[in-house]
Amino acid sequence: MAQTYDHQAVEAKWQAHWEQAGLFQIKEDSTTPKYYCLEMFPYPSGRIHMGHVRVYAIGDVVARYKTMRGFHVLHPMGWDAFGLPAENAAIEKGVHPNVWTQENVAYMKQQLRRMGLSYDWEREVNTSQPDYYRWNQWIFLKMVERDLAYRKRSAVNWCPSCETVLANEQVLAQEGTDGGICWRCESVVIQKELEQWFFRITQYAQELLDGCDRLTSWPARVLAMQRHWIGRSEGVEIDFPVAVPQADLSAIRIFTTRPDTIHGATFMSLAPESPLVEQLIAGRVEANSVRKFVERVSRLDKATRTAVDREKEGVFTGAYALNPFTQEQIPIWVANFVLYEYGTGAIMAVPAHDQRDFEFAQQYHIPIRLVIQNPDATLEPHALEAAYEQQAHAGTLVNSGTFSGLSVPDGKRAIGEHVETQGLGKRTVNFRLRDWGMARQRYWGTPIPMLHCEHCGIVPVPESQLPVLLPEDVPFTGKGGSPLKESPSFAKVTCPTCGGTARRESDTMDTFVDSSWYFLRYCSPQETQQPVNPHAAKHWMAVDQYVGGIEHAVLHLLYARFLTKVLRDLGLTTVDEPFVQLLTQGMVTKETYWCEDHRWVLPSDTSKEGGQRVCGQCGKAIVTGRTEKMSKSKKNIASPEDLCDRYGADTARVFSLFAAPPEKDLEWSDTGVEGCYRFLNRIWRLVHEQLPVLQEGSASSGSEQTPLLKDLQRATHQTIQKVTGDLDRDFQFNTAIASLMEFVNQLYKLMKEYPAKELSLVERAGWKSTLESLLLLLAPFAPHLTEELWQTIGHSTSISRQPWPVFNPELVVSDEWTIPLQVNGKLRSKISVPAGSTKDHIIGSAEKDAKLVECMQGKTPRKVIYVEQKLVNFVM
RNA sequence: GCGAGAGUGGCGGAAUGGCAGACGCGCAAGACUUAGGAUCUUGUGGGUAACCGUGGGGGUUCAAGUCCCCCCUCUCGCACCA
Repeated sequence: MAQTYDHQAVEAKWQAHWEQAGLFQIKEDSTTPKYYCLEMFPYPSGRIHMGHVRVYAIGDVVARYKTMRGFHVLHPMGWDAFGLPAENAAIEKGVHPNVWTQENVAYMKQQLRRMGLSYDWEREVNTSQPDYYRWNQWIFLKMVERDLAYRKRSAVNWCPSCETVLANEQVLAQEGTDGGICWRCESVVIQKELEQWFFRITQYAQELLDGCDRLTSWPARVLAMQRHWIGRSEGVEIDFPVAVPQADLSAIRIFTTRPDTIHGATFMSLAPESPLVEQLIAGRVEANSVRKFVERVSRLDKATRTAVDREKEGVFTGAYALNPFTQEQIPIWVANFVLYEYGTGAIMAVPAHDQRDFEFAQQYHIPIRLVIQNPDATLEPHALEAAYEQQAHAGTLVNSGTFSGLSVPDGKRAIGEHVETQGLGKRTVNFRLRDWGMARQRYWGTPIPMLHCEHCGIVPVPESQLPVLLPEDVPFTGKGGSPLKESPSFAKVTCPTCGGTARRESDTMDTFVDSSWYFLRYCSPQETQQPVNPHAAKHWMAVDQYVGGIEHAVLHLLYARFLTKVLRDLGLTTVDEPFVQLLTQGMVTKETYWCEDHRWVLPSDTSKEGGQRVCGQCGKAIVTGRTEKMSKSKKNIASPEDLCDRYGADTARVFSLFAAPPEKDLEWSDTGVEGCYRFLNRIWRLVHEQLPVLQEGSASSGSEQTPLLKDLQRATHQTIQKVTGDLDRDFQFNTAIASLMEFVNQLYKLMKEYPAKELSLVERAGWKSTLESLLLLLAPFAPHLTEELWQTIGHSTSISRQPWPVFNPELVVSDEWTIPLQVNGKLRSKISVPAGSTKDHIIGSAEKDAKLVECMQGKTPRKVIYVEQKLVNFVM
């Protein structure tokens, strides 16, 4: 018999077999419950990496497990195939993006096949193909009809390297750089004033926020990030009359969450971009200095300007407003920290109770007036060192006219009401969430189906003319904007309304649009009348388990929730939320090696000399660097292909599930992989060594019970209980596999203890059912090996279609209980008693235990604690 | 600063308030071998011991890694949002 199993031959055999049998093709079925298991689909970059191995291994175990538990499981796969790398490849290598993408898809598909994943490939989607992206266009037109897609001119994020606009969510904060950086290429993002297409996600802000409360099976931190990103705050908008009213400007509207502090508003601040600034300064002596300030501030990118530690700066406009509550004249300033996009772009400044206003007032010597007194420690109005911002404790309004004496919450309510009844403004809600700038000035994406007509303005492409295909005749130069502008066949069209000359919109859609509804397309991938067939969506939606990376906490996962609600309102689906349960898996990391002469080095370029790792080139000592996310530049990559060649897909799957709980980072370890390979080989040998035993068994030879049978049954049923529990409770794959390892270790012991020659027929049958259970429990994790061994022991149907084993609680318990004995909570001894012993019997036996007698030194315990089947504690 | 999470052997990691360290890696010894980096067996938190051990300090409890209070460190996310 071979020492190790031929994983290459076994895996290839079963992959071919499954495919031929169409084993994983799934149809709607009303006789069993449905389950929709989905992993985030990959971008076809060229090859799969260990992160893919991990996420798809997780999803596949879930899908296979649920299938064995009796669900009919939708488990599809596809390609997030639009995106910049394809266009960059075209510029660098002269390959058309479509060719490059399709080649990558073909290669990666073959790599995924090698992992033995149970996908229904009949449902494959590819977002870069017209049969998919035409529905992006269809959805866009519907959104235009409903005013959910619109154009506006505004300051937008611009990535100079990608040469395109980015949504706010796609600009990441970066330590060390002043500006935000592009989520894709990490270039510093700048601000540009442009007219752009937007999706009105803000219309759904409240619903997106409320939905978070119902997503109880999402990780708390993802929900926290979404809630924060949406950023709801309740407050009041109030008009502050301009002291000297102008024809076109009689009042300035502000937004505040602290109306209770309005009597302390001693000045106002406007955002530098606010058009009110020009109106206020026209003809004043201050005009020049204000314009200079505004120009200087707006030259800075937003991230720099709004860095929290940045000095508060401003300039006086020369104009005054009236505080509507005190009727005082207060100066109107322009301040660098006021954001034009948030609220009304203007604030009332209350230096005593807002730290920013406080710093600003100190710098420019503006009066600070205390209007909230701290009841616990009286504040001296002239000795404030910082703003008093506390709201939670019972602050009291002072210096606030008739409102003095109210608590902060009461003051908020009363002043809010007063504002409304007096017609000074209204109570309102503000969100931090901004509309989604979703146009990209690039080629490899969905063309936005709109036209610019000389006479009619912006005109939608009629639905009957969809899809608007991406033209082939475009040059990829890498210079000067979108290649679509350069395509003669694409740009010039006839206006469907007036028949005149029109220009096609040359922007394409953000690829996040593609991935915001692909999970719906999987329900009816062949549907030709609409993005998704509503009946199919009703059957399959929502996704019961979604698996993917945490990096999408506020990008993809927010956009997908938004678009699901839009499609719901279009009548295509009935669900409010697309993903019921979410698992965000951790990164795959690995040790790094650093040589002072050769920088980061590959592990294979090092050798070990007497316990010290040295550089293969220069022989100098290697410094073991941080364990980091696998990356080419750090040279700490492990290749899935090598892994499959050397150890097989089953080993890759088992290791990536065993080495860490799914949501935590997984540190790659070559020796750990070997450990998992050993484990699978032990199973292979176990089954083959017991094969002669299995062939002669007879289950029908009576109800005879032997010590071996009891041991086999107990081990089996305990393991079924443990593995099932671990999978049902939060997918604890690592402990599930650990208990399978324990099981195998026990079976090896029993195999040695009870030689094959001496086994009775019933015992042989016991071995058979034990090994069957082992294979069934392992099948979702190591599908190829278990399929092969399932056949070896005489089955002709696929193990992946067998029902999951059920444990019998009676067979889990053992004949004996081992009871730890404690004295004052410290372990002193252990005794064995027959299972089912009474409390009195156990305590009686414990009192006779030699070690315990010694510890008690003849004294009588004050108290004896007995925990059923668990322990006895003698309190002295 | 705000929010989320984490701190347990040499390492990855286990523990419904009830035997801390399951399982794996590594290491050590032995067996089988011409040989093994294959396989099998045994051992492996620290300490000679009494005992001590889950980031630190308090507390609740017969019993605390687990619950409560205070503090420290690290990771991630957001960051002048009025």
